[in-house]
Order: sequence, then C-alpha cells, then structure tokens
Amino acid sequence: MKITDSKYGQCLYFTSAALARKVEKLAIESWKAVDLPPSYAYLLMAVLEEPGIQPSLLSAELHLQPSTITRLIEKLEEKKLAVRTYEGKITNVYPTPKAKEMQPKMKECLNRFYKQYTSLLGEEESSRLVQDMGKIADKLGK
Amino acid sequence: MKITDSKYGQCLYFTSAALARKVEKLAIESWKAVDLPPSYAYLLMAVLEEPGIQPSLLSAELHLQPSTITRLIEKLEEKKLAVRTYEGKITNVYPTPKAKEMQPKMKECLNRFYKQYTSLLGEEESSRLVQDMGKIADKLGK
DNA sequence: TAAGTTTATTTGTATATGCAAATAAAATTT
DNA sequence: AAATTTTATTTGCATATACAAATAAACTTA
Repeated sequence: MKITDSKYGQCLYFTSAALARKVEKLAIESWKAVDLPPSYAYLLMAVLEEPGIQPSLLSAELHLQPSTITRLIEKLEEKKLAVRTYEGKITNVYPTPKAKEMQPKMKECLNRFYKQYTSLLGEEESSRLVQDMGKIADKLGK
Repeated sequence: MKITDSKYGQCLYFTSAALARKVEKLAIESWKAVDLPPSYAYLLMAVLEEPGIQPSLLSAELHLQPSTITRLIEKLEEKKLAVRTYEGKITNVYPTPKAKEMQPKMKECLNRFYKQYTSLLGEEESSRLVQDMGKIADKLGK
C-alpha cells in the first residue's frame, strides 16, 4: 500500500517515520561500499572535517544525543577508524590514518546516494523538500 | 545548532532522520496520556478500525516489517489491549474491550498532536509538507 | 579556598526496528 | 495425491537510539 493512501497518510508522525525508514534503507545500500551504516559514516565524515572535535559538538551537529555519540564513537574505535584522547573532562575525537584513506570512497558514497535519490525524485523537487523538512525540524526543535 | 545550518542540511538521509526523531519525540509526549508509544498507538487504532485485521495487512498499511508487527502485537497483548486468534496459517488481531474504551482518548491524543504541530508550523504548510513527504516516500518505496 | 553548581562524557538499561532463518499452512503443479 | 512452491507468521539475533543516573572535571560564589 502507498503511504499517501494510508489511513495515516496525512499524519506528520506516520509520514516522517515511514519516509525516514525508506531513506535509511537506501542510504544503507549506498554505504555498504565502505562497510559502514550511514550514521557511523556521517559521524566519521564530521570527524574527518574537524579532527579533534568534541562529542558535545558532534551531538549538536548531528542532532543525536550525547550517549548515542559515545556509542557510535566506540564502534568506530573498534573498527580502527577513530581514536579518542582525554584531557580532563573534555574528549577529542580524531580520525585514524585508515579513516583518512577512506575519505575519497566516502565522498563517492555520498555522491552515489545523492544521485540515486535525485534520479528518482528530481533535483529540484528533492532539494526543495529537504529544505522544507529542515526548516520544519528546526521549528519543532524548540 | 540548526539542521538547516548543518554540514548535512542538504542531505535527504540526515534531514529525514533528524526530522523523524524530533517528530517522534513530540508524538511520544502526546501519547503519554494513554500510556502508549506512538507506534503501538497507531497499530492499535488500525486494529480498532478493522477488527480481525491480519498482521500482513497491518504491515502493508503501517509500512513496518512483519516481524515488527508481531512484536508490537505481543506488547499490546501483554497490556490486554489486543488478542490474536489463529486459524491455520492466518492470524487475526482483535481489540479488547479495554482497547475499545480507550478509543475516544486515543482520538483526543491524535487531535492534540495534530494541533500541536499545526500551531507550530501552520496548517497549510504542514499539510503540504506531509503530502510531499508521502509522495516522495512512495517513489522511493521498492 | 571550600562548597556548591554547571558542564562534558560515559554507563546502565530499555525500546524500536529490521533481516534472515524457521515454521507451518495453503496453493499449485506434476 | 505427492511433490513443489508460495504465503503468513513468528523467532533468533543484531543494531540504533534514547533516557536517566553516574562520574568527573571545571567554573562560580561566598
């Protein structure tokens, strides 16, 4: 059944959750090329762009709870893609050489994902939708 | 930080996931009045509207995997809000009297949630966005 | 400077969701 | 009617995410 035909097709909760699940499935496929689920990939890209970034900032940028950030970093450390250093109460997260080598491949994944959905949805339309969703999310975010 | 300002503010994965998390948080609040997380509430509403509905149909309507539907029904059974009957390979799901009593309250929750987000976002704008998201999700589906 | 408060991060625990395999019934084919 | 295929559901296992509490460091204030 189509979402637009569902009883709840007019409901923001239902629709945003269903959309996010479908988009995530697509993203998971794209990111298989670097053997990372998308949330890990996005965190790692943020770390690659700001080596030494703190978990609190990652939490603010990625809109994930601090505890979630901790958990994601732990896994990236296990995979030897990130390391933490500790100085008093603050923690810095750095990419490993292995992560730096992966960076070009990750950019490809991002591009492939982008092309995949814009080819399905159209560049115009998807870009407008993404912007609208962002605005709405910001309004809800308080 | 605002989503629209984030490095990934243009990315469909990031934005749809972040939006869904924020919307879900709002929905959770609304549904506390009946002590149900939103996914359970939506399933139960579907069962109330079509008593005897099969898990496969619930899966199609709610865009959740069959295994997820099974798990949600199990919890609703524990809470004495639903019962399953088994006939060969098919399963039928019925609401209990307790669930029927709750129905008006659930409708209130749905309304309150709707009012809450439309007051933040505007009726026009949110209704248009929800429709667009539904269309996009349908295009991505499969 | 000691006491209290705030901030940063992690840990313990709970929940949601999914995939893949298992099970079992029904339908189809030979 | 036996063998095969398809369909419906559940189960086992894995993962993502969050909340609340715990920890620990840094700041503020008296």
